[in-house]
Amino acid sequence: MNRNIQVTIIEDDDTIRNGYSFLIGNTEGYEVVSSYCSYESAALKIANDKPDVILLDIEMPGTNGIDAIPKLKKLLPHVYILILTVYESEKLIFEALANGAAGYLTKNTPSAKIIESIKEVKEGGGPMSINIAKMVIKSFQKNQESPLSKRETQILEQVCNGKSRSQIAKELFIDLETVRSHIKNIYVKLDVNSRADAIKTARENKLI
Amino acid sequence: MNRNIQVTIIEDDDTIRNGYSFLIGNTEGYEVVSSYCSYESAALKIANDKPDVILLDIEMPGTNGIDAIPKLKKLLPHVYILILTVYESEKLIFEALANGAAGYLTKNTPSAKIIESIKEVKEGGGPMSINIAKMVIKSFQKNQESPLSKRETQILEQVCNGKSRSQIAKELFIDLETVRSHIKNIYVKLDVNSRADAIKTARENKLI
DNA sequence: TAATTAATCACCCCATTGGGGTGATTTTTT
DNA sequence: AAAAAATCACCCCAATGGGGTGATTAATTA
Repeated sequence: MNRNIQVTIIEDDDTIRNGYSFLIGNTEGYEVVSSYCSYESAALKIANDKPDVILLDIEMPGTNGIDAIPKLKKLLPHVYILILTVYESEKLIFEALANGAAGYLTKNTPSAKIIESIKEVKEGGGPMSINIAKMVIKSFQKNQESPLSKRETQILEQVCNGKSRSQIAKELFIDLETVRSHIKNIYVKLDVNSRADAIKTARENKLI
Repeated sequence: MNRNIQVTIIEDDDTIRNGYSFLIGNTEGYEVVSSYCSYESAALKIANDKPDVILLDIEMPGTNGIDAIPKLKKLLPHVYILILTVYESEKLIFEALANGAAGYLTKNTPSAKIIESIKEVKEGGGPMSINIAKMVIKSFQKNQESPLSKRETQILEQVCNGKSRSQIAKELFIDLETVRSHIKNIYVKLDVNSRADAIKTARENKLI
């Protein structure tokens, strides 16, 4: 039979931490093995708690949640970390995910969804709040009204891959001079005059 | 008061299409305004149907779902497109999202989740199946055991941004020769000997 | 404490590149 | 018929990139 999902909570606000603790502790199949108010206090003992899932806040005194992720992963390589925070800034979300968070929920998330998400991460899923999912999906989307032509976009992509003019020419079966010409036109359209700036503008406007 | 959510289905399999049509048509607050078995047949009339949401399959005769997305968006700039498919390949998912899909569900998704997701996209959300969310989140995650040092990673990031050695040197307040040296070490560690290959390897191994 | 690893800087060489001009021809799309 | 996209050409020249070899000083780990 399945044993309870072991959960640790790291959250500096007492009220919130106790709230989650109560919610999870009183749900069939779940168990709160420990809860801490900071990364520092958790670091000392969490290796013994051996939780399956950590609910982690971002804003905390001492080490913040983002920086705590890799450290916690080092202490518990197989743990799943679920971020539970009020922050919805793109930067924080992507940093958290890049650092190894398995999911990202905002604090307005209904209890049922939190409980479900804990189970979901434990099973290898990647739960997100609706608004987070929206931002994440948006981050993939290309700008639909690019000023660049198809060929120019194609070449800009290669530039972003670090290819030299001659490498691009070979790959697209066109002359070196043609690549040159396209890049010049790209520069004019994007109002830049270097590869680095072209790449930056391309990324900012999601042209690639 | 709210009017029904107007849905169009584009799906080549008759059974599946009729199934969705029945499911959605019989749900309070939802309405199937039209359903087509291909992009081509939809293209002729969909502008008049004015759906809020399109459920779109990927594998279809003629124009496939991925390529249909931008075309549909051109016909109906404000429509939300929800991909509903059996495919779970990373490439397809990211292409679909890049092309402007608002959400991505796999066909094993329970009816209730499909219904909920239609509402969610209409409200600007980005619904995903659990397995898709997992892949999407994974795509953000950096490799935790990179062979590169912190400084090297930092420099590789700049290289990926198209910066020249001297630009990197300026930004990091170090000598040009130091940048050179770091890049040489990066090349050795990644077993490459050009910027383009370094970037490729870095991306493939999620070192950046 | 000893041994690595990381981070910093230096100078050799030289073919290639990148960016700035200016201009032209041929498809494709509108 | 007009406009936009894609192709190629040749001028100039400083800067860049990659290969070698080697050294000094932290910082980290064994």
